[in-house]
Amino acid sequence: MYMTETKQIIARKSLHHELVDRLQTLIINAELEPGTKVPEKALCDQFGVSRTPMREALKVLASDGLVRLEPNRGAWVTQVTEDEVEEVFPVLGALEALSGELACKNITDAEIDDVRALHSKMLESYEVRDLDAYFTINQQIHRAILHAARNSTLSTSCQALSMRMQRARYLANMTEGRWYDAVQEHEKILEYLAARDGPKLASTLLHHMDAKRASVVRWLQSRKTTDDPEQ
Amino acid sequence: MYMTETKQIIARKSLHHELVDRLQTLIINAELEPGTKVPEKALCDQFGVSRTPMREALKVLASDGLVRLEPNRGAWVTQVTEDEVEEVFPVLGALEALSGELACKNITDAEIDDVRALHSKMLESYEVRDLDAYFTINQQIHRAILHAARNSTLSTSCQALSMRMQRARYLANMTEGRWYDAVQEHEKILEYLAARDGPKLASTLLHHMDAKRASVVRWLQSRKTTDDPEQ
DNA sequence: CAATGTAATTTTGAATTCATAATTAAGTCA
DNA sequence: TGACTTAATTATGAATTCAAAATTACATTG
Repeated sequence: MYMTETKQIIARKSLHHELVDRLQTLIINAELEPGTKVPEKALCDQFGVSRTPMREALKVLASDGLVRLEPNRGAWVTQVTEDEVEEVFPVLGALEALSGELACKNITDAEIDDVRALHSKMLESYEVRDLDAYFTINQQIHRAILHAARNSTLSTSCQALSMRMQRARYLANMTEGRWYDAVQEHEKILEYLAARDGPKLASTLLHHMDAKRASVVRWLQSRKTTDDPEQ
Repeated sequence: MYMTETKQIIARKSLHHELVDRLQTLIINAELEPGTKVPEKALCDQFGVSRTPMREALKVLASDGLVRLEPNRGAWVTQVTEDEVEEVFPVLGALEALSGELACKNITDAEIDDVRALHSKMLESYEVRDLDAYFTINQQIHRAILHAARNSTLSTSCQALSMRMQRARYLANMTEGRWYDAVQEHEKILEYLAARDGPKLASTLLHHMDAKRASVVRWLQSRKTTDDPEQ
């Protein structure tokens, strides 16, 4: 009856875990706006759950830095501030650099082909300026490298930090120039990965992250001067 | 009535946050044994709280990897396995290396003096073979460097991972030889920090972590063959 | 007596309830 | 009117309750 495999799939995660995922998505897609209060009751209604699992989820998100809990005042969606960006990207850079080194040691030929395929798809998205698709595939590439590093602790840490930056990265519509540079960097990433050149891949990824940092910071600064400073 | 100041002190963080701290301590000190079930009810009784905040705390600890939640089966204290150690220390190494580089850029002369003082105290603990004190001061030094790095994201990440390794590190009673080497490494750490030589401090910290990793792994392996393999 | 099935008990996950703190609205008085 | 109180409302934190799942204890059968 082919039950052996389904067992794993059927065992659904608990409600609070499901909620953590859903809320993460809402926050990343900025459907819950940064700086605003998390509407606990409304979300409970929306998902049809009671406050208990919702509050459990909020506590987990708070420890991940996606929301901030103020005693007796509820949960607030954290802002992506310039200071935070300047903090998180260097850490992410160090971790991605490590992932590059480890990936070069452990990646299989088949996995390199997978990344190559993703890279081609990403180039296509770039050609037609489909930012949405570009971001998605970009993420898949980084995740594939992370997977090849064979270190789940590293993966978890990276993805938690990525998550915090993602909304900023997504919102920070890349300029034409930055986008071109990013594509060039990815060419090198693929090249060094295929050559299994750990040190060069590491330093390329480090530089890649630093360029992303600078790009996001520039966007935040332009926004600061342009936008009305409410909130 | 001098209430103004006590207010702050009395006004403790929320219950679940307090519980996260308490449970972390219990787990690090192995008062909650690795591999065993977290006795939810007993802990609620012990701390005089209901299950709600206790369960919130357990969810946070689970996302930090200190406990594992099994749906409908409760929370279990995670084991420090050899695989996990081989995973976590490289990540910790990369992060500490970064903290060293950043610390060299930002540390003040006064802070270097503080580290120097801690270092002396640590040497005294080593002379009299007071492992308990040695570990405590050792941690304070690493924390001081982290603080000098001026990156709270980095601090949080480092400390979360450190926490997971700490019980292993503490239990892994160092051999005389390893202890001597560790002290030598710390001499270098102080030297490069005082000289504000980022790259050298980074690579020393990286090596320091790798040596710790090897030491803990050796202990886990010896334990595996010595101990009865129950659980 | 081992193996399987069934009932009793305990534990878990989540909803509900309740006391308290914070916010908003209404009222008071200069 | 406008600042300051005070009352009403709402939201939060945590205890309690309740249904469902898992575990244990027990019984039955081969």
